[in-house]
Amino acid sequence: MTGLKAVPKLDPESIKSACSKCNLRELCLPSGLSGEEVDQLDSLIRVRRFCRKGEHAYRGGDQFESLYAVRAGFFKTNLLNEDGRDQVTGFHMAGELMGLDGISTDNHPCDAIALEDSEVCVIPFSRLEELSREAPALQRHLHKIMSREIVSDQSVMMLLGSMRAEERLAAFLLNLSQRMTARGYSPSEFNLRMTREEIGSYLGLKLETVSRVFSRFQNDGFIAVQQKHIRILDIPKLRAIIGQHC
Amino acid sequence: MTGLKAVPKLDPESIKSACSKCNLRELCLPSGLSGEEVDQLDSLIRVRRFCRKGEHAYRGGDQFESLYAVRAGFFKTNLLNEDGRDQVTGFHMAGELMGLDGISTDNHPCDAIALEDSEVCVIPFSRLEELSREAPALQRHLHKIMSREIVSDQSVMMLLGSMRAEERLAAFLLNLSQRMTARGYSPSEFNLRMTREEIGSYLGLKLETVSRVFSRFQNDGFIAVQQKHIRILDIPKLRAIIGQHC
DNA sequence: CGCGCCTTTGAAGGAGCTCAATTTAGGTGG
DNA sequence: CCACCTAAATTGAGCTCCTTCAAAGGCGCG
Repeated sequence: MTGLKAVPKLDPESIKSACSKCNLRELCLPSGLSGEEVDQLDSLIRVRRFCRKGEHAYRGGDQFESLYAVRAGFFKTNLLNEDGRDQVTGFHMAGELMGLDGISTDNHPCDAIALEDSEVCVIPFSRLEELSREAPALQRHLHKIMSREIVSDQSVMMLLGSMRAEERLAAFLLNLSQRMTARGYSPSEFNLRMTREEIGSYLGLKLETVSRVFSRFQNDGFIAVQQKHIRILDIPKLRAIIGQHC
Repeated sequence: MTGLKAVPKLDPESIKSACSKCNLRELCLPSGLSGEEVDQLDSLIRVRRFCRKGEHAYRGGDQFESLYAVRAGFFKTNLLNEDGRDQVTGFHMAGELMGLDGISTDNHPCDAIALEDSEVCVIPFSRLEELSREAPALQRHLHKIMSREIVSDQSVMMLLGSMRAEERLAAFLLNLSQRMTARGYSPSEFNLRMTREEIGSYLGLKLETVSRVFSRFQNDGFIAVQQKHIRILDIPKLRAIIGQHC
């Protein structure tokens, strides 16, 4: 396992992040806000932080103070249960917000670990709350983002509760593909940033099963896999796999 | 399946609900608010609605306008996927809030169905947002409730992704027991309001498996089951089941 | 170039599912 | 109040899909 070596707390580097100029603003917190409201956000998000591959944006148990928007790179969040169980709860790409699960207990329940060299915008939550008291559009948007997280967790529950291995992998690939598209990347060709084990953990499967299903998909001509490099050759067929649960 | 007959929209009965006098206020939205803030909530929650067993508090696809606090009774929420899949996403008892997943799309993604004769407080969401702009404590509390929902969905993901059938059932019973306790009921003796099939749907198991595991627990002396009536005889042993995933 | 980690693939085993039959409980109408 | 009817629950037997255990191959990095 990478990322287990002690990571020194980096002094957060004070760089103006300028949501107003960020090309992710349509995917991130500012989406749907007026120019003025985005300016207010700018004033709030003053700190960006780099995380090299394997480093943490935050750790389970850390006091909750901020949300973290992925500005570049790729993260996983890892839930550590009291009984030693350990599961990937999500993968997060540029424009996505991490840390909402920390609000309820004032502690982060999970680790956020960079799967490649990455950068996050640090968003002090109490200042975000302040601002959203004054800007109803921002308030509503924040609520939508939290609600979207609930919805997406529930659809993972559905996946874990009722899908077979092939369906899970198909849904996973289609989800990734769709998120890549939203970011202007190719929907059909990309590099996986995570290992088979991490995919398996997220999908409730063993790494061998993930590997086998990938091979099966490749034999069937749905995808072309070469280690971490994936090309999706037949999106409709992948969709059909999910639909055909007799 | 019960609850499939057409349910006429009940005219919401206008009853002052008075959070300030509700004995669930420590579990529900008002928890942690000052007297004055609770009064403000009172002014907002003017409508209660009765749902007889099988009736809906809201339906998947309905426009999102309000949150629903369970005032009495017991609900399940049921997610209906586009591909005909269908899964119970949660069970909700008195004092718990339903409908947060509707904020993101302005439509409820799931059905909320009463599993016994029940009553809900209808909380107009835009008025709740208004009020929470003026009352920081309420704002923070709302955020905590939403975050708690995220955390609890994630712990279901963990359950579905990494636990075996016995562990899932043990966790399920302990969770129910703990919620009963918080409401002043016996932690060890209660009636299940849902069927084996609904439990199975929630836990990603088939109803036969649920039944078999209950029988096994009974043979082992951990619980006493008689249809829907459950007595938990050995809470530590149930806890141990979850811990012992070799 | 060698080492470690990740991935692939095979074979055997097991947990939970499917199919099926029986029992029990709860609601309804005579 | 009892008989009936339907929905829910229990239990068994065989099967399937995924896991476990094991070994070999490939890629990247020092």
